[in-house]
Amino acid sequence: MTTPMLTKNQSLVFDVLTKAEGPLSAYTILDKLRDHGFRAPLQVYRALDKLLEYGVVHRLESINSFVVCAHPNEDCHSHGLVAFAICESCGQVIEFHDHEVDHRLMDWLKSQKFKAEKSTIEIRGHCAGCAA
Amino acid sequence: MTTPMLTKNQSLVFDVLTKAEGPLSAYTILDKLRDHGFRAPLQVYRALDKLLEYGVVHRLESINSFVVCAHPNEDCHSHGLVAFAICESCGQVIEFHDHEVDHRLMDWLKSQKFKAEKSTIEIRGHCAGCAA
DNA sequence: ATCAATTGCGTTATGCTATAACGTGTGCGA
DNA sequence: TCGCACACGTTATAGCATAACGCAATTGAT
Ligand SMILES: [Zn+2]
Ligand SMILES: [Zn+2]
Ligand SMILES: [Zn+2]
Ligand SMILES: [Zn+2]
Repeated sequence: MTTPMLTKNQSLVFDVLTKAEGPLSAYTILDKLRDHGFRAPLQVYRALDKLLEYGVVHRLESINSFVVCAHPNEDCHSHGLVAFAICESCGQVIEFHDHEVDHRLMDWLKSQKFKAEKSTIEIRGHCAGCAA
Repeated sequence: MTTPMLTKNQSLVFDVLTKAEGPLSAYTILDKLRDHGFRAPLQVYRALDKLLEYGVVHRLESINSFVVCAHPNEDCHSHGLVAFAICESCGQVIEFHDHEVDHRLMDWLKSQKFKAEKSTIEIRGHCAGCAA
């Protein structure tokens, strides 16, 4: 998907996520944007919905948070799965792609005649810096 | 982990999940157990915490629901990842394990010196019966 | 130019998910 | 008997997400 021009609200949300060191919840984003006129959760969720649709933001299901895509210019997202390693100490997220994992999972799903549409692969633990 | 005797509340929650055709939310479980004296969400969540700890129930992060383990007697859970295919039409869940996916992911995490603790692999889409 | 459809936006209210904090009772070993 | 661990019950609160309404700007066909 090619990303169209972002609206004002979408840009504000995207900028907040881009400047953040790690994933943010919708309500945290809301708080950071109150000075810019945001008043209600829906303003954030509507912007996030579009950013997710454009593929420039990912949702982390296991922590109810959102993070900017780390590889926005690769075309992996159009045909491959995305995986995340999430540090429970510092909150840092590493996004990665692995075609072998993709194909293995897809083969299994195909064998079950299961038609995949969305995927979630999230590993929680401790990053190199925090594992010490 | 060997599963100790379940308490009354744990048994009630486990039975509800076992009889269910698919995953249930904590509040749905609560409603199904009001006739048995359940009054508050914590009664459900506390039982679920233990059942998750014992490995007889899994949490599906992407739909905020819980499901009984489909392979309670295999030892895969102690060393391997668990994956789920979730049908968005009928709600049915297929639980599966794949050592190749496990190892591939674990190798990648190891290369990043990331210490994994919990994993979530969930594919949403449509099952063979519903894809038609 | 005008009308209809689409899209984004703002607001209020509501619903769903999960946990904090407090107190009670029971069993069990020191 | 005392202390501790654990399960349980209750009330209150926190955190996450959407429904439903109305308005304004844009677009595109007639
Ligand atoms: Zn990405
Ligand atoms: Zn870390
Ligand atoms: Zn299982
Ligand atoms: Zn189905």
